[in-house]
Amino acid sequence: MTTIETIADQLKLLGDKTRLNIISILVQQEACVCHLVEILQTTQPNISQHLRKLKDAGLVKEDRRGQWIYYSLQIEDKPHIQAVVEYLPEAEEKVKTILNGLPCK
Amino acid sequence: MTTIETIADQLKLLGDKTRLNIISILVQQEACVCHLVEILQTTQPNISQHLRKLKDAGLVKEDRRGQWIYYSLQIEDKPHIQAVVEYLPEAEEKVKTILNGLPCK
DNA sequence: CAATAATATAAGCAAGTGATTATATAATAG
DNA sequence: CTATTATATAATCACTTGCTTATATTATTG
Repeated sequence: MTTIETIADQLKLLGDKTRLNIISILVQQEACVCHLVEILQTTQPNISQHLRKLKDAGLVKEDRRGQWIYYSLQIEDKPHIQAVVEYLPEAEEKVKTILNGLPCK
Repeated sequence: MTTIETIADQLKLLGDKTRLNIISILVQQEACVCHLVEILQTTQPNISQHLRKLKDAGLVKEDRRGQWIYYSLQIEDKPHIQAVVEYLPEAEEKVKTILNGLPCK
């Protein structure tokens, strides 16, 4: 069973613009830290720390591929999160452009 | 249009156990402050202040009836909030018992 | 091995948050 | 008008949060 308190804790994670942006990007496709830094125009540690919170809560999973760690959503078992995600505005074109470019440098 | 930032701000409001509990109660039926204090076992100013935040964000509306102010949800125009609400665990029996009792003292 | 790139972790700090206590306002009852 | 009940507001405080800067770790390349 999922308690109100657990749900509140997960929603609290979505209640931050940086994390919600990360999620709106990961809805489209997986991405690694350097991509997210580019798209969201912030620092690498900032993104890393937000990703850690999302990972600790089980909302994202990571997949290391050599030097890069790709993050993706893991919300199949979280209907109240899925419900929110459905109504997020689409992440912009910029996302695809950057994501389709070469890994980072 | 609703921006990611606006949605994040609304989700932030749901990301607190007291407020999410309030919402889960108001899904069932309207309630006044004294009811919520009873059900959630906290202080009157605490409930009042959470209700104010919810009201400022347009998530609840108030309806004064004499001495009492009844609060109810106002989320018809907020699909991402509705989506969350659908997946909240039902508020307990206790709620109905107290809500069906006489107004507060 | 050394240099570089991607990511993680740690420390510090300013700003925000949730709760409590005390007080004010508003409506009703007598 | 006075007392009481319901609610709101204000002040305070411990705690949390998001971001930055600095440093560590891990993998790749030559």
